[in-house]
Amino acid sequence: MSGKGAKQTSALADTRRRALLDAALTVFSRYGYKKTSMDEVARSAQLSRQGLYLHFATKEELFQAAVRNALENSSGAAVAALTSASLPLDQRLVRAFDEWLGRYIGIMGGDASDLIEATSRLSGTMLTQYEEMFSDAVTKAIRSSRFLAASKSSGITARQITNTLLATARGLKHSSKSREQFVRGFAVAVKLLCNPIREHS
Amino acid sequence: MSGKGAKQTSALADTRRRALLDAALTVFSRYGYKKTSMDEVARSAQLSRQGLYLHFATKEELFQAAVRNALENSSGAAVAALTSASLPLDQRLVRAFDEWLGRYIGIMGGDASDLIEATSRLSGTMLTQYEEMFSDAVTKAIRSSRFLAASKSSGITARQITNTLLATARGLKHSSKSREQFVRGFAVAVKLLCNPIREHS
DNA sequence: TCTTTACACTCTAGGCCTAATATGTAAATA
DNA sequence: TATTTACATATTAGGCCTAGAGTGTAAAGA
Repeated sequence: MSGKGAKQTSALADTRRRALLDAALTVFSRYGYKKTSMDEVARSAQLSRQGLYLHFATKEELFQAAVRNALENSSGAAVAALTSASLPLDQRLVRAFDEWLGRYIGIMGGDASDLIEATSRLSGTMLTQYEEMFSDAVTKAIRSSRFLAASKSSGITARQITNTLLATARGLKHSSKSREQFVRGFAVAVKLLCNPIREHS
Repeated sequence: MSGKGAKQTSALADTRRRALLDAALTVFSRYGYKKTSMDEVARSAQLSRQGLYLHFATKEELFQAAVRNALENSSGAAVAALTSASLPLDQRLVRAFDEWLGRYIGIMGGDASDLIEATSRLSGTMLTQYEEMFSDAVTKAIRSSRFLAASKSSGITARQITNTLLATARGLKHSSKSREQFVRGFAVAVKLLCNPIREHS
């Protein structure tokens, strides 16, 4: 049983569900919550409107599931990137933040406030929870590397480094027009922060 | 002659003008451009509405002058902080970014889009020009210090460091609830970036 | 001369209504 | 069983109008 509800879900249905949620997220991101119609989402997913209602009883439920799906995808890919031990820390960090934030650059239409309002109303603390999960994973990755040792003399904690990276990534997300630009900018930031390692190794 | 127009302006009138512009900026920031009335600005500056019209012919002119005044104050204080040679680079950077961005934390009301629209419509490229000026000053300050030498082996330019600092500051501005929190967070960021100096000095 | 009071003009805010669109449900179909 | 067509309800968009507030100008006062 791969689903999470009481309803039996096949692997195929699960795949379809994810495709619907991905399509929904795209449409919601582009037009905002209110201006997005179920019909638009259905069309975008090659489906009739009522076929969509078979999967999600209400628009609110669809939105909530789409947000959860996106957060699950992002945080999953980000944590996976962070814990792939074969790569050096700086590359893992760049990939993780790209999955967490970079992938959402340039897909959002003008009405950001509507999306924010809907998210905070319908998804409650979900966003915060995933943020903390991601934040913890980054902190852990930093602690597990030799990176921290170099900064220890300055009295800077791994958590502080994480917060700085988060702030930099958020700032870059706003000023970057493309995902590639974001990655390039963040790679520079990580390189700067990782200098102590290389200098001491 | 301290003014910039053809009209003769005394030092006193200039001081008054600045007080008006400061008051205007506060009101505009809190309520946005459209929702702000000339009456509100005048009251906030202890003045009648028509007294205000003697100084600024239209609301648009007032807004433009207020934005210019704010940018002038911020960039002036920031550049002054950057070039006060007595302090180490990290402290100068923290003060400069605090003047440039930190001072505007928490003074803005909910309608940011209105302010952004008005600024880009009425102030044209003014904001970009001051941003470049500040950016250049930061880059210059970094170049003039021993900071860059430590990073030279990594192939990172002073301009890239500046961009990283700018991104971090913008991200912190969004996530910080108070100016003090912003300064603390940015101090950590600068400390991290300045580690190479201390390690090598 | 600088500031305030008084006045015409403009514009936005809100109520109301209609048309249209969107949501959610039930029956029909492959 | 999974999907589509048909339908009732709810919500929103736009037009129109009035009331009120806001802008900019001209005359009066300190």
